[in-house]
Parts: sequence; structure tokens; C-alpha cells
Amino acid sequence: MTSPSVGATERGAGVLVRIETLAPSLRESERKIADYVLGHPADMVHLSITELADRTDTSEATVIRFSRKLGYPGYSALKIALALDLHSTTASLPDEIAPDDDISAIKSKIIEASIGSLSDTAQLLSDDAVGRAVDALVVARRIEVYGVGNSAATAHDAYALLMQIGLPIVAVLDPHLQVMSAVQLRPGDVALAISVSGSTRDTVEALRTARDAGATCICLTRHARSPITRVAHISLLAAARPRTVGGHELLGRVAQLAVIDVLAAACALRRQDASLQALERGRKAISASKRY
Amino acid sequence: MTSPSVGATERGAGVLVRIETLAPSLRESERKIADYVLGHPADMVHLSITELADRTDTSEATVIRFSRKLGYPGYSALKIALALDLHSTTASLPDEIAPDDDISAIKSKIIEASIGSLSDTAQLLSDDAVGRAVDALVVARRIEVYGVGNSAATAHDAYALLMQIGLPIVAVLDPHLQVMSAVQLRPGDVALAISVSGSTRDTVEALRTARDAGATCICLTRHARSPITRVAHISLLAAARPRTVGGHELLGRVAQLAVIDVLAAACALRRQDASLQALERGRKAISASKRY
DNA sequence: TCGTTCTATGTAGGAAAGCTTCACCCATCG
DNA sequence: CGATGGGTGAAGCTTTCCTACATAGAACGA
Repeated sequence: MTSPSVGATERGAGVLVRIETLAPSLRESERKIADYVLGHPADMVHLSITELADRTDTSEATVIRFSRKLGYPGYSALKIALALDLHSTTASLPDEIAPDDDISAIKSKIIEASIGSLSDTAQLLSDDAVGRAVDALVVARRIEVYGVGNSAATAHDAYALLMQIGLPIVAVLDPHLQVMSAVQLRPGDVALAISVSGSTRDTVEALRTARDAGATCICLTRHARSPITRVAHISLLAAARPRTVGGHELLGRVAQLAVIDVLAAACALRRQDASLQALERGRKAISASKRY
Repeated sequence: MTSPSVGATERGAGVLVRIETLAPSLRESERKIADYVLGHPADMVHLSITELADRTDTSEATVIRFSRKLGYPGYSALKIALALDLHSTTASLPDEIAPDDDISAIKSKIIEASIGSLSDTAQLLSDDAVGRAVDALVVARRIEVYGVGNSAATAHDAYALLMQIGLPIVAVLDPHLQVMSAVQLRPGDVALAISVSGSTRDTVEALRTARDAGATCICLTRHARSPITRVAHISLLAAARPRTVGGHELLGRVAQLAVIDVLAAACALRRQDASLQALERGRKAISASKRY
């Protein structure tokens, strides 16, 4: 019925953003509704449930299920939430990068999409989930971060940052080593898995192994209901407004970094002196010998 | 403006404003409703007509009449209109993270600082520099990206992204290997060095070696005038609004990622089909075997 | 290949919300 | 002092929303 991960999305989160994070987990008819809502949000708030079902060639029941999936008690609540949301709808319009765009246009489009991803993430990232992640991280005997492909870079980044504030973290970027390492974890340890799609086989497998070993499992992904969130105890969501280049979707990773920053800041604050001293040691070591 | 013509208020006018305009013409019970709506607009949108009638000691009929008077067909329409009207006010925050900040405050501050860094970067990053970097990258026989410490993660990321669009790039993350590799470069090759501070000894050294070998040297840094920009032929600048935790400055890296995204998009666009095919190959290889 | 299970979806009926009607109350005026 | 008329709420009607169940199709196993 429900996945082990609780509080995937923030309570008052933007409706449209929520829809996007759930997109992959939507069934055909639900998808039709999602498309309509994303396409005509301003119209939708004036439609009755029957009208919406009509226009999307689905049934009222499916609309209700769709509303529930987004976390609202029913259709009316979804409509109100969407209406409340809509004022600022600097809608996530297609940030298509056109063949004749010059450098300046490319620059603005990408930076705007990145900014959009960040504000979406502010709504999407659940305080509760962050809180529980911090709880687990600050007391962990050992922390491992997993990522492959594009997410290996993010994992690397998470390692660099959390290590600096004194947490016992290592990054494991090889899929084989990930499972081998995960199986050695124990209760109280933490595994942090990073996968934008949430469906990366190797990463999900590693996290599952860690869970079986008894570790607390955290995932960082874009998709609220994906294989990885079903394995994780705690799901951290980072939005990514897609940009298309010649029909190809590219997903930015800036929001993921921001989430890691939030984790790090929250951990540092919780550990107070211990983290500040760790930072200080790092700074001294670097500035002495590694800088001009 | 007190013309006898109908429609004294503008069609899309704010609900609350309308109520005030009509206040004098309201009867006692309607007045009670008006007061409630003006006092608790945010609550009102979640109330049913019966609940609102209850709370104002009036009847459903009166609520309907009230809605009509304001120019809406019924109560639901009024609710939607009010919700559309309501601005969820977000004040801007200081960047200092205080010891007693809760998770929500940390989240907002970090995300706002990141957004700030991005808009700063939009101004800071020179179109000309990006253009020249792209010119060099798309024709390079070999591209090497250097980064150590925190910037190693960014370098890793640059590699992952530019490799995907088909550029002959490798990341070299070990300082010794960096110089050893740099010395092998030739004119027409490109070295891309990443250092937030611009003063990282190892990275600067590697870039200097690459320059001596005849390669085109690009740097990505936060500091316009730093040892690394003096070595590089092309300087790409990424802003970073500092956030302080207990007196320690933490610099976000989100803007650096965005700059890399810009580079990648611009290169992809320039190389057109070659890059799109490269992306397509990557996508196929992944979705076939690596995803659920 | 055939049944079995499971999941996705729609249908139909019931609950609740929204809306209309009408009778009552009270004030005002002839 | 009765007549008139507008403001109001109770009760019933209609629409909207939601639930429970049935069905169809896919996935699975034998």
C-alpha cells in the first residue's frame, strides 16, 4: 500500500511541481489528467470533476485517485490548492533551447531553469524528511554514499561536503563495491543513494542491500514514487526543470547540490562545535600548503 | 467614476477589494460574512458553505446571496477566485544561518542563497568567454578537466556531461597525474581547470603545464583576478554567495554546475547532429540495461 | 496454452456540498 | 392597525463529489 519512505513531499508543496515528480509513477489515464492540468492549470480550477473527466477521456474515479496520489483528500482540495498556487505560476514553461539561440539566450535559459528547479525544490523537499535524515546522519557510525553515472559526481560532492564537517562518510562509486560495502553496514549506519531517475538498477540494488543489512537508507531523487523511494526509509526530493536541446531532455543537477548543502548545514548546526572544529582543521590544512 | 453604468468593479478585480467596495450595501448577515472573509481569507478557501454559514451565524442561503452580490455564480466560484487572489507572501531572508534556525529556515536560506548565486552568475559570466570556450571545445582533439578537493566533484560532473554530448573529454583528479597528463597536450587541445578560490596550487600548476604544452586553457572560478585567471586564456566566472554557519563561510557550487550546463548546451547546439546522436546512444545504452 | 492473480480503469449508487424556494419575521408606511 | 416589502433561515432539491464494486486487460505460473 504505502512505501516505507514517509513524508516524501512537503505538505503545502506546489501542485504542478508535485505532478512532475510523480509523473513516472502515473498510469495512462492519470497521465492524461496530469497533462491536462499541466497544460491548462488556469482552466482546471473552474472545472467540475465530471467536466475534467470528460475532457481527459477518463472517469471521475480516476480523477479522485489522481488527487489522492498527489496528497490531497479529494478533488475540491486539489482545485483549491492549485488555485492558491497559481498566482505565482511563472509556469515551468518549456525551456526549449532553439537551434538559433545565441550564447546569451542559452545562458539565460539555463540559469532560469536552474533557478526554477531550486524554487520547486524549496516546495518539494520535506522538512520532516530532512530532519530525520539529519537525525540519522549525526549519530551514524559509518555513512556511505552511492551513485553511478551522472550521479557519481553528485555522490562525490556529497562526500566532499559532509566529510568536511566531520561526518564519517565515504563515497562508493563502483556498483560492485557498492553492494559489497553495503552488506557490511549495521544498524545505526547510514546509506545515502543518489539517482535522479530513481530507477537506476545498480543504485537501487545497493540501497536494498544496505537496508537488508539494517542500515538507515536515504535516497536523493527527482521522482517521488520510484523504485528507489520504495526501498529508502527517507526520501529527499530535488526538482529539475527539464530543458530540451533538439528534442533531448537534459536535467540539471543544481537542485541536488542544494539539497546536499541543506543536509550539511543542518548537520553542522546540530553537531555545533564538533563540526566547526572539523571545518577549521580542514581550512588550516588547505591554506597552509595548498594555496598560493 | 461613479457612473450609473453596470459592472462598477472590474471583472478580474481582487475579491477582497470587491468586498470592501460593496461593504456599505451589505446587510447585517452579509456583513458578518464579509468580516469573516476579510479576517480569515486563507481559512475561508478551505471551508464548505455550511461551515462558513455556521461560523458566521448565518445561513447557507445568505452565503450564496453574498457570493452573487460580489458577481460570482455561486460559492464555489467565489472560493476559487479568492484562492487565485491570495498571495503566499515570501519575505527575503538574511543569509546567515543562526544556531536556532529550524530545518525549514535552513532550507529557505540555502536555496535563496543558491538562487542569488545563479542570478549573480548570469551577470558575471561573459558571453564572449563562453563563446570562445565553445569554439575551442568543439574542435579539440582532446579535452582534459582538472580539479582537486571540492572541485574534483565539479570536474567529475563536467566530464560526465560533456562526454555525453560526444566530446573527447577526460577528468583527471589526481594532482600528479594532472601535470603528467597536461604535459602531453598539444596545440588545439583544451585544458579546463576548476578551482573556486582560483588559488589552488595543484590546479594552477596543472593548467600552467597545459599552457606551456600549447593547449588552450580555460578556467572556471569564483575570483576574476586570481592566480588561475592569470594562467588561463579564457576565464569563466561563477558566483557564489557565501553563507556562514557559526562564522564559517560555505560556498555553494551550484553556479559552477550551471556554467557547465551552459557550456554543454552551447557545444551541443554547435555540433548539432553529432551531439544529438551521442546523446541518443547514451540514452539507449542506459535505458536498455541499467534501469528498472 | 490456459487458468490465476493482480492492476488499472470505469460504472453506478450513495453522501455531501451547493443551491432554490418559500414562509416567517420585523420594520415601515398608508 | 393592517398592508407592504425586504431580509433571513429552514427545508428540500440539484449538482458535485466520492465510494464500492465490477470488468477488462496485463503479468505470471503451471
